Amino acid sequence: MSPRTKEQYDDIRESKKKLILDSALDLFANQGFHATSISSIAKKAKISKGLLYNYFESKEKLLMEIMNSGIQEFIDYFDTNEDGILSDSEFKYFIEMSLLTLKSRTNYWKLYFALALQPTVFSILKKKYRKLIESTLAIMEEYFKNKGYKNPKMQALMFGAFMDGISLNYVMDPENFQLEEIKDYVIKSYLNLNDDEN
Amino acid sequence: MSPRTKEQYDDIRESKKKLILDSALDLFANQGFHATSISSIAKKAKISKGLLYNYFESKEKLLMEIMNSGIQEFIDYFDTNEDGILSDSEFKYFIEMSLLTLKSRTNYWKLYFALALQPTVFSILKKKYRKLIESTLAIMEEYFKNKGYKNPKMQALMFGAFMDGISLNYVMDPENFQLEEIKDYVIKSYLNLNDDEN
Amino acid sequence: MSPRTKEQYDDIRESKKKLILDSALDLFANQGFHATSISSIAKKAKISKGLLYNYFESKEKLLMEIMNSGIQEFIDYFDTNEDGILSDSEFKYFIEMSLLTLKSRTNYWKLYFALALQPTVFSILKKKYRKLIESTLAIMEEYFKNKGYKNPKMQALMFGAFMDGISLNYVMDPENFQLEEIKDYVIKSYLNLNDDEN
Amino acid sequence: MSPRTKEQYDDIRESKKKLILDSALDLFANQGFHATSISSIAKKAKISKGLLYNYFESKEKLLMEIMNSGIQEFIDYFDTNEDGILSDSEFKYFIEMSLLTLKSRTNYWKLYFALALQPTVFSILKKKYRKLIESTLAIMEEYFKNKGYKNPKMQALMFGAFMDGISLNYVMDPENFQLEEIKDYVIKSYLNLNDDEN
DNA sequence: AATGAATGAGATTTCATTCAT
DNA sequence: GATGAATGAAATCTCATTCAT
Repeated sequence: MSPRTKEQYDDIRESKKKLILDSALDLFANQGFHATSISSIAKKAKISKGLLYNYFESKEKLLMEIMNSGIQEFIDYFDTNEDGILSDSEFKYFIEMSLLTLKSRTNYWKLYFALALQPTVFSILKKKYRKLIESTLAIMEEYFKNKGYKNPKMQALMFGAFMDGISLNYVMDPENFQLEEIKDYVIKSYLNLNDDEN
Repeated sequence: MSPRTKEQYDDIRESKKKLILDSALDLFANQGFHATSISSIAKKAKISKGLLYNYFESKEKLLMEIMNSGIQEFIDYFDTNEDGILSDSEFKYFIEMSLLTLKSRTNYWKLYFALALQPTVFSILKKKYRKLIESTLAIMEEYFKNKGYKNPKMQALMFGAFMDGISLNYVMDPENFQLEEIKDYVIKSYLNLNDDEN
Repeated sequence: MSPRTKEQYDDIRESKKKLILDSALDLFANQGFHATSISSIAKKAKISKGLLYNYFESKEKLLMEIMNSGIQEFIDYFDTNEDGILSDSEFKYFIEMSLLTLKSRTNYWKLYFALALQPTVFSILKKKYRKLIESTLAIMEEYFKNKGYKNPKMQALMFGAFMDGISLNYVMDPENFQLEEIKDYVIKSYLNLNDDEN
Repeated sequence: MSPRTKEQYDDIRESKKKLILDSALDLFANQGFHATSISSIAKKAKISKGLLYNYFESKEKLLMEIMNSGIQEFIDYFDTNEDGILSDSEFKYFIEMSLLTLKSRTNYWKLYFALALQPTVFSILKKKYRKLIESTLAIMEEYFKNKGYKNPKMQALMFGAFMDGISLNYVMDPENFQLEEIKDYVIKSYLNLNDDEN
């Protein structure tokens, strides 16, 4: 057989890297970053400890890559509204996508909340998230303002808190927290309010 | 000279124990349980490492005492509604006290959320909290039912999620999250509802 | 470069493990289990403390492996008499081998006696040894019975005590306790009894 | 009430000291010297740790006092034969007393054997014991010589080993090792010898 | 004489990281 | 690219001893 091409090698590298990222995310999310050892990640990914360091230069860097790739995915989802103005259907889409990503990337969000609670660990990531959160809040504020709310800033803040609370409850016990039903509840609560339940 | 009396020893023990519990809570809450070393707790409490083990038999037991004393305090606050029926003013009182304890015991709640996200650590505490959460949810459900909501169970769940979200946002950044204003918003949202809309 | 083969790794592990076992046995036997630190074992084996835990999960498990491998060796030696009947030459062989193993595995027997004196530590090992001791005593009893002794059970017990006493004296001071001479004495005492006299 | 007299104080001191010695002996014998903590001794003696240091300046010194008082008792028992010549009845008495002290001071002998196996700990005590052992062996040798044995030195050594073996077996499992019967066996073996054989 | 809080040295153990192969 | 033996720093925990009262 002929030796592998550059592309094949890259494919292997890429898929192995993903394997490590996924293994680490699962463990970090469910046991905590500090309680997860490099050994256990390597074991879960069925590779040697040494190889892991071939892909990530430290445990912290590994965490950073996990978090960065996660936030990027999130940004990509919501990148559509670059004008900063939210229509009702875009607002609905935002809610739907938020709850969808919660379901498809539960471990990521679990880890996100755990890290967000620990300033020491989080400080490095904070900048990136803060920007995202602030811009999201601003868009929401604008949305509520256009809807005629008296205090759109507070309204946006509380909407954010509400979504966070739902997210938190979901990641803490995904089995017993029915997202479908909740999605309907949230959309109904926010979109049909002034229509009098349509 | 004669030795200290039993009372004197009890006083020493009690105050030193509290000192350790407070130091540990602060560090656990802000750095995470696993990221906090016994050394750092001892340093913060200005005692030797050895002495800590005179008061707590292990780091885990220390954590358990912190969490147990915290939950007890919470239970004591809300023990008033033993009939299980909430009047409007009691509901208001519940909201007020919840946000008050959030302010006075921020570190405790910060630690609570961090632990709740890690099944491995939390499993031991889970039983106690589950009971509390379930009974609170049941009372809320009854309250919303009496208010004439169509889906009181969902309403209670969402109220819980909302309060969790507020709590989470507050403990993550107490300085920039104005609880007073939020308290008014929450009370208004829930208690004036039937005036404006269902 | 390619990694070592499985065989190479196995070789490394086996020889390093033996090195640690030997170092530990020497120290445990001569200073006592509790008085021997992991540090001193590592130093003697010229490895780091950490590596020791790559081979044995705890100090206690290390002790167990030492004791288990020792008893296995002993069982292997005396496994020949599975029919449970001892001829004179087999009895002689038993004595010879007992004293031989005493010489070749002095530290093991030293440690054995020290542990046997401490119920707390010994309890885990007890089961294995008890079985061995009881079956040996039973074979001896049968042997003495066939020799026509009035109280073969007591005779076997006393023979056992005698051998223990010799072993104890030898391990306590191997230099000044001449096993060769003693071997002749024991064999003569037990095997020539009814030939020479009475 | 009048203050206690000097004698009363001395009595109290003496009995408390004995209490500590007994507690320590029990623990040292059954768990080992290093595995026994000062705390556990104090707890067993129902005194405070501090008070223990009022009586013994260190854990090692406490051990020394235990061993010294034990050996003294032993010397006192066998002090009768100062001429160095043993009659048959004195030899019999020696056996009887040895087994008696084994029964009444089991823990002491248990500890003695455990220590004797550990040169590091034993070296300090060794001198005293060596003298006793050597003089006893010499007397025995003389006894066997007078009895007409060809190799009285070896005979004495083997008698010593035999007694050690019995002692060892007894202290390891006092319940299941019937000293009375054994005493008869030993006395019969050694004192009736010249009737039957040799 | 008596207490037990307090210390500090040292024990066992863990684990991120390196390195020879 | 891949292995896992090896290290060393730091973590948790223990305990003989001291000391203020």
